[in-house]
Amino acid sequence: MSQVELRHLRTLAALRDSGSLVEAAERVHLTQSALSHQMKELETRIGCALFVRKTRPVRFTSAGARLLALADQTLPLVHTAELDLQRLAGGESGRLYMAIECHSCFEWLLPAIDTYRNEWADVELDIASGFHFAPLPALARGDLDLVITADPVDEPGIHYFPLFSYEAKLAVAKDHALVAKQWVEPADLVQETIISYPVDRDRLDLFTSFLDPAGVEPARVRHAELTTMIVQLVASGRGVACLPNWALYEYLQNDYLSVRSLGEDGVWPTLYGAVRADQADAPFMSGFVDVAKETCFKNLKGIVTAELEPLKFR
Amino acid sequence: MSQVELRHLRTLAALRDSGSLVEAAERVHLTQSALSHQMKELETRIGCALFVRKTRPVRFTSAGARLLALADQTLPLVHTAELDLQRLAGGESGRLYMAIECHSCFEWLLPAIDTYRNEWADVELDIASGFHFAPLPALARGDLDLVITADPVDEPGIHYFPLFSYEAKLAVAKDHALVAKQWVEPADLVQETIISYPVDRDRLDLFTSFLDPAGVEPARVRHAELTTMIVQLVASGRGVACLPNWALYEYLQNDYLSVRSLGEDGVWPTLYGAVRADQADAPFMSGFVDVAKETCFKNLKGIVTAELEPLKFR
DNA sequence: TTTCAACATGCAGTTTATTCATATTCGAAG
DNA sequence: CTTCGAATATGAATAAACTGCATGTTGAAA
Repeated sequence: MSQVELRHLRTLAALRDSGSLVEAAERVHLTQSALSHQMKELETRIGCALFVRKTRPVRFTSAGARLLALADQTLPLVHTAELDLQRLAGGESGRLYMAIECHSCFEWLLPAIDTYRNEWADVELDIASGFHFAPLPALARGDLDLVITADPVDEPGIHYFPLFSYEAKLAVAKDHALVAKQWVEPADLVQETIISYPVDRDRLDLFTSFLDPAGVEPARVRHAELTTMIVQLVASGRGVACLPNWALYEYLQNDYLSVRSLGEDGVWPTLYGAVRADQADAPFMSGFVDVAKETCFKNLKGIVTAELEPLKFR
Repeated sequence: MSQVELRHLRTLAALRDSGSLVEAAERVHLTQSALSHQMKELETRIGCALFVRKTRPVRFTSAGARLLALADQTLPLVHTAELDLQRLAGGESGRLYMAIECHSCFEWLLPAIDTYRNEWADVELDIASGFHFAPLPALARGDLDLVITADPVDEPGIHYFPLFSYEAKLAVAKDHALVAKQWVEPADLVQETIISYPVDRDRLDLFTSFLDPAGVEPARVRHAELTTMIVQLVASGRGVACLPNWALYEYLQNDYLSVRSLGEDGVWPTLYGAVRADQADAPFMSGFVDVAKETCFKNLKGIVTAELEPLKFR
């Protein structure tokens, strides 16, 4: 049924270009004998002659001409596909579907993507903006290729690139009572309304790294989607919020609100880029991590810290 | 270098359609093991994974998706090409480049081609109208596929289909002296001007079958391209011409000129369709011969004779 | 007729594809 | 945590194919 192979098409094309089996054999790096066998076998398979050998150059029959037309259609397609595969295999290209667990990350992610696109034009980029699914399983499954997260989970097959550390600070209104204190303690928040992104509380540093360990439960938790909205609520005294120091930088410059560290030493989460282990070494992937780090240090100079250890699980 | 084969593309397509190697194996009529080996080998060849097996359905990597795109581009092309080849091999289709040695043949050839086209739409038809080359070598070489000729030449690899016999008659003006005779003898033309198509005289029946055997040379030979032009010249008394009886039929009906036989028995050439021996049995070829004969007997009823022996050389 | 180049062919060695039998892996269910 | 089943991987054996070599055949030109 299926009988024609790419090898046959290549031979026929070479035969047309050269005019004789002998020369065509050189082009495809085979012997004249091989091509003779090959063509004869194909002719018996399809049941008719492909070309007349007694002429110089050889003359193609209708069937031969039809196959040459096929060759002209398909061989270039196959060739470019193979070139694409080389780039794909060499890691110069690939798919980079990413998701971020941290809302405020858009601030540095979008400029980072911009510069990355210039260097890696062939990479198919996309951001999954929905927060409605668990990113890490999706990463392992292959729906995603990169997840920006502050909560590395020890899962085989997942590799974490540390990006930077920042301080998660408590934002309060300028006239808030806590402004009087050097730093905030868990107990200070018992009477407070916490304003946060609308995500599970075990993905919020304020709870996982500060309140929960101390067994403290705040009076109330309110949600807001956008960072500016949260900041507005905080500034107007409707509650307090825990946000990355870099996300608050601009508002502090404008003297819009005040911030305090969580505890004496502060809470310092680290952001990681999580990728599948088999893609960790792909240049287009590590290339993105490099661009991301660089962009952050340029934009958030002095606010985030770069001295990071590669993540190791026990 | 060249690594991807059609078989790989077929497997990948089946894999996408089915979702698992087991099911894909059924579709391509191989075992699961075979596909496993096949895919693994391709993956090592191109240097990267093609799909993730741990999911259901399987998930394709960028490289796999790229090859699927290639499959979607090429496999349909290959399939239709193979269908075309089947028709070509079955003789239901083919190329039919023809040439005619006899000018007046257009009269019945064009209607014949018309009806043929309806029955054999896929056949690539063309008429080489130039008389500037020798048709029979071109036929043997493959430049042509069918030559209408009255002079069969014993050449190996060429097959002749007899079409019909007709009488080559001498056309003269109505007031010409020869009208008085029952038939014309070679000597009658010594003083005459012969009007003929502008071709070699050994391809003109008047010379080869009538004058040359008798050693008679006419006073003058004039050329004209078109049959109507020749008829006009003859009618106005500028000379005489030898033409097929069917080509003169219309003019005789209108009493435009007179005709006489060449010799007592007349000259009766036979028209043949010459084809390459390997195509003689192809249905699309013998189909054309049938249509041609049929058309002639319908259009030239009673003027040409159909009782023909298949041509045999000694 | 000879000669040369191109093509065909028989055979042998090698590679490749496929299958069978079996092992491993993964996920789900107990 | 173990078991079970489905899917995939693997190893070895076999069959098929592709290819190259040596040689035969053919056609066209000298």
